[in-house]
Amino acid sequence: MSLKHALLGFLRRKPQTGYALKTEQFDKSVAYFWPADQTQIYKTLDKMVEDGLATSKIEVQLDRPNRKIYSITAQGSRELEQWLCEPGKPPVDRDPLLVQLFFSEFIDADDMLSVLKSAKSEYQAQLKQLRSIDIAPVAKCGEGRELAARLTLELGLKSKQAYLDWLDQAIDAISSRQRKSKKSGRAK
Amino acid sequence: MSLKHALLGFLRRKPQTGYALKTEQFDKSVAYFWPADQTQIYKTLDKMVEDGLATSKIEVQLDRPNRKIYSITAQGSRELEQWLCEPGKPPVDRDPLLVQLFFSEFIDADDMLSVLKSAKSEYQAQLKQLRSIDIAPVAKCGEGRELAARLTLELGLKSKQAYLDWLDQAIDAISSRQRKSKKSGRAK
DNA sequence: GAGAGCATGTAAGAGGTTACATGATTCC
DNA sequence: GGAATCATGTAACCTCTTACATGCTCTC
Repeated sequence: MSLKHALLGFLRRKPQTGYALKTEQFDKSVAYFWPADQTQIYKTLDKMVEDGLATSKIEVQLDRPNRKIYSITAQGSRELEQWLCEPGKPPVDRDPLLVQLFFSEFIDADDMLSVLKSAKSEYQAQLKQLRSIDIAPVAKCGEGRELAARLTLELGLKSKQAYLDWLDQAIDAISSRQRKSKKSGRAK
Repeated sequence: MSLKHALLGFLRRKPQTGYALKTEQFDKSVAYFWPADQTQIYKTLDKMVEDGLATSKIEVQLDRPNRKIYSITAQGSRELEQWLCEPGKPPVDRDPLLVQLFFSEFIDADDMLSVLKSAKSEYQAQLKQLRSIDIAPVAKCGEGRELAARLTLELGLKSKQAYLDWLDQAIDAISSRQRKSKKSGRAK
């Protein structure tokens, strides 16, 4: 239930609407490690009010749709702080590409290679996008909040890079094996 | 829908029961990148039969519970092969630890550090377990199937290692910042 | 006698995604 | 005139997890 806690975190910084949480907070800062759907944000906020972790106040606007401003409650703050201190299990991440590779015996090496290459360009694009995020390097970070944000980015960079390195290794291994089998088999 | 495709892959290798798929296949080979729940395996197999991707035959056993042996159909094979060739988007992986770090401004640095250290020992344990898996290194792999299995393992090793490196970086950065602020602030 | 192995299943829920709806205003 | 912004929501669906049930056999 980390969406709930991320919402609590943002609300702890300042009271906001669901819309602002989506467009100004999630999409602009944590999207690369915790993307959040609009529908789900609204649903979760509702539930949080129900559970006493937040309150909402309707602000009437004349030229625009009314909005609900959510604030964190004392109980919400306690819940957040407690969760932040809780150690947890690493998430499992299921990667369809690995399933494809694992069963690549059933397709041509060329087909597998092109799937891997397509993944490579995807990851390259994602890495590029992460690199374009502008946060000072770890050594030059100001307050703790900036350092924390930088460190989360740092993991993104490292893990995309590791994935790309691996893709190269896989592409190499499969294409060199393919060359060998072409030589030993009858010429095609 | 990779569970479906993983099941098709295993059934393509040989007809099997749901129980065997769970205990002999998933738990023993792909668990570290695609763990699968027993309940979900049975449900998915049902659906696959409904969709014409597999068939099941009941084998009556006297001293043990009867079993259903699933086989892949021609349509299932086509579906598998087609999926294997399809490029896909990298999965999003949501990591609660990053959310905790991102909002660590609301807790003591010591608490954050102990969460990170606990994650470190978790990842170390997982890495150790991956290292204990016995598949020949890439250069010495025999058939394509073995190479593919090795490569999936290779990614596991690399990404756990990258995560551990990052954890060290984060622990360093936060504890050195903490030392600094202790010096500049009043002694505690 | 207790527990593990074999083998299949039901029921309920958590978390996330997709598609769609509303209705005013502002910008090109 | 058409698209984007603001702002909230409903309904249906998919994937995965948790808890529980059954009942026989074999081993300690």
